[in-house]
Amino acid sequence: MRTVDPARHAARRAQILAGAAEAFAQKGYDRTTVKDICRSSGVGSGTLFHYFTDKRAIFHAVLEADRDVTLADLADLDMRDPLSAFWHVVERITQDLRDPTAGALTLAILGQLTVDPAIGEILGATDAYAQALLADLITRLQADGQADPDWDAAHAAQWVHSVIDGLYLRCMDDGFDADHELARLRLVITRMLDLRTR
Amino acid sequence: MRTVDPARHAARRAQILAGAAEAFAQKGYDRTTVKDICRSSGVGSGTLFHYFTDKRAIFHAVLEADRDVTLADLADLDMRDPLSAFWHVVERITQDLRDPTAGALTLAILGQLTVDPAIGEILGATDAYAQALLADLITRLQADGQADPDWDAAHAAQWVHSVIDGLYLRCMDDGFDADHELARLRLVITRMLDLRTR
DNA sequence: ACATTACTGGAACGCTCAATCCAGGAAAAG
DNA sequence: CTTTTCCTGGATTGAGCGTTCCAGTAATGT
Repeated sequence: MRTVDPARHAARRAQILAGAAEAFAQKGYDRTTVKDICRSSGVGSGTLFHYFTDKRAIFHAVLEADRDVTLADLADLDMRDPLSAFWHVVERITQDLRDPTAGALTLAILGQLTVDPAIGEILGATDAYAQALLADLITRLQADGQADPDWDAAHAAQWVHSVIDGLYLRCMDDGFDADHELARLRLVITRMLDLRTR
Repeated sequence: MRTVDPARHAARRAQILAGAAEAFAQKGYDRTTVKDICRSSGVGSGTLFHYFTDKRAIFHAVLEADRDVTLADLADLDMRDPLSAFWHVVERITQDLRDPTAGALTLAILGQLTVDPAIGEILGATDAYAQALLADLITRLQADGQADPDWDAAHAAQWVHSVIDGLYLRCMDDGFDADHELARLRLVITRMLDLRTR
């Protein structure tokens, strides 16, 4: 009898997912072939379908891996000071802007979102959590007189997200300077919500 | 000898493009089949390939048609008052947010943008023009003391675009209220650029 | 050492799709 | 009315794709 080595299994899986993420980022979901994924992850198609049921499952697994790490990051945040917590959440959400492939992957995801409802559910988990976090923090900032009280907090959180999404669309442009644009983002959000230290 | 009737030709072409736009908006570029386009425009594939060389050419033609009408709209704008002209440009760019299929089409375009450079060139024409227009208007507003002078005008124009793009990503969400969000957009831009009537 | 079973890459299959082909119909010109 | 060319829809084709199959290999337990 031979047992499966979980570490070995997980490593192979991760190897495939890393290659797949790169491939999907380059061409988008539809245009990356299974052959592409095999090439960029260095395995044969037999191996690939030994670890995943089909191409969609690979894509989902890529998203789920990202979701898990993001959720874990957001979960252990110091929430005591609302203003610094707010900026930490923003920082976390915008982190991928510094990675050129991440932006391209975002686009690939968006393209599939309209045709594959399962993707919406995977992303929904992270989005809903981050949104709720932001809304809560904005409410606290408003109560402290550190943010414009006229915004509905949930709506304001949505707008923060929306502005960030706009940046994600631009992050693959030539000459996109992530650090510079992130600094501008802070200014834009500060003015949008009329944030101020008390 | 038989001559070709230009009006007849143009009408057929437009009919196909209208159907194609609808089809592409529903499923994105890759997932809409030529058969889909035939069905939604009511022609056979023979007809289709009589008017267009291939599927890509149809997509390009859809974009070009939109570009032409947008450019024409922007060209005859009253530029005398910079502030009202500025809002007119914004209004024009955001016009499609009220049309649910337009948002979906935008997504389809974005998905292809990374793999088909020709699309970038078609969109670039409109974008560059609108961008230049906005940058010019912002410069004039700054000179008049009606906008934050610390922004680089071109950069500010880019951010206006970026925020609007973020909105385009949200416009297909359930419960998206275009009029309400457009009102918010005006507030956000006003604060972002610190716009004020003198 | 041996048996068992997980793992592996690549050949093969079946299906879908973009694009071509074709044969009949319609519209202009003489 | 005839001729010529355009126009048309659907059958057909050929390529490319996701997936399965298979034969060989390597790792584990006894």
